[in-house]
Amino acid sequence: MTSQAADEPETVVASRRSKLTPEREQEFFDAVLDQIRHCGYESVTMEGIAASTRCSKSTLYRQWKTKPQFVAAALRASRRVRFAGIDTGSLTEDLRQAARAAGDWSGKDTRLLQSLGHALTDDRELAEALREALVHPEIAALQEMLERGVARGEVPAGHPALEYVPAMMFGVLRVRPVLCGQYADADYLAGFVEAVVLPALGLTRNPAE
Amino acid sequence: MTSQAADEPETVVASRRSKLTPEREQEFFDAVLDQIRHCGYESVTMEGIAASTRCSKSTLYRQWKTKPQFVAAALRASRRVRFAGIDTGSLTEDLRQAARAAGDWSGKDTRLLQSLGHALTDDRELAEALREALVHPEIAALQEMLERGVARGEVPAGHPALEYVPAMMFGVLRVRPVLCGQYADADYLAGFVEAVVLPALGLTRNPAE
DNA sequence: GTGTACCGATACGGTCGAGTACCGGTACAC
DNA sequence: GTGTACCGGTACTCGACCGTATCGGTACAC
Repeated sequence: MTSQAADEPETVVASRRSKLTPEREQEFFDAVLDQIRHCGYESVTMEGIAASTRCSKSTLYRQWKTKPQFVAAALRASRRVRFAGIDTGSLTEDLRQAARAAGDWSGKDTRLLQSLGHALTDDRELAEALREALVHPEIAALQEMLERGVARGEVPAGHPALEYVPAMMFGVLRVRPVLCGQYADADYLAGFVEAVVLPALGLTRNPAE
Repeated sequence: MTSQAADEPETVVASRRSKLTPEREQEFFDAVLDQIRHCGYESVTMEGIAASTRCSKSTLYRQWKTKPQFVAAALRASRRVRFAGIDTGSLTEDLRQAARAAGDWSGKDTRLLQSLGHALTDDRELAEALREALVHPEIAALQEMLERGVARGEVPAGHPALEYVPAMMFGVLRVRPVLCGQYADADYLAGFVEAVVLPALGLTRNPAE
């Protein structure tokens, strides 16, 4: 559980247990996530990561016990909420900006999600790390956005479409590659928000036209 | 390309090149798709398939050159349009029935799609077979359904939400496991159609209430 | 200088699975 | 009966990759 990078109480400021700097560690993480995106989880090898980062397999295994634990650590370290800062004061505009933001990283994260596909059901810890790193934070940010809109009275509380907004946003993002072989971009998502999400929430000025 | 099962002109009616009956072949296909659903594409082995169907590896390799070609053949053979027969005369009702139907096989097919995740980008032929078998037929059926609705005047032609209907139906189906760890069922999808799809298409009687 | 603790490199053991080769058995044609 | 062509079983080769062990080099503490 608390395997690495935990700030232990007896460590002095200028001394590290591992000689790997945090930046170096991040290089490993970036490398493994990149390779997963390109070749899939199963095709990624510890040897390949070591080679591409010019470290040695021993170094990797000294820090992390196994491959899934290593990948899980990489996922946790890459945790970032993509549209956390969006708060324009209008739900409509928030959703539009969220679509733009999502379109920008959809290529990277959707691919990661896709490539980890089966590993989700395979390794418990990995699945949890993935959800914690990529899924929950975004869902939570989106839900806060919606709640603010409800609080401002833009959408009635308990509106039936509310609970489906996260699912459809991420759903559309995620199936696009399967449907037409290309990742959803910002324009596509923006169009989706205009044509579906806003109308479903009753947020359009001219509902018919 | 034209590797097997092509009806060659010189074959007589009552004679088969392979002694495997079509039923036997289908057993192989069912077995491999089942195993993929349970353990993922990479974890499925030709040896495992041979064992579980009580045939021999040689038999499999006599019919199909490689593992991905075998899986692709299985996908093509399992091609079936799930909601082809839906045509109630009302788009609203068609979509409701489609949701029910989709909920019923979502467990099986979504799982298959998920488990094949990476193989999509890995093997060209496999990706094509998957799209041909599971994706395109359903999309086409859904689009015909929509076109009938447009022809009947239930939805104006060129309605902006039209093009997103397939993506959101399959998208919601597909992300549900990632979001909450369980597959979407018929009830969930039915609720989605009521709360989002119909309103977005302007098909609700009481838009506000 | 000496000890310690980590890094990088390499080599190794062990497992697993794809695909091949070979063998005996058998159904069917003639 | 004889030939042919396929089936099932098994043994095998070959490569990939996980994870371990070992060794030399080096930065740093004291």
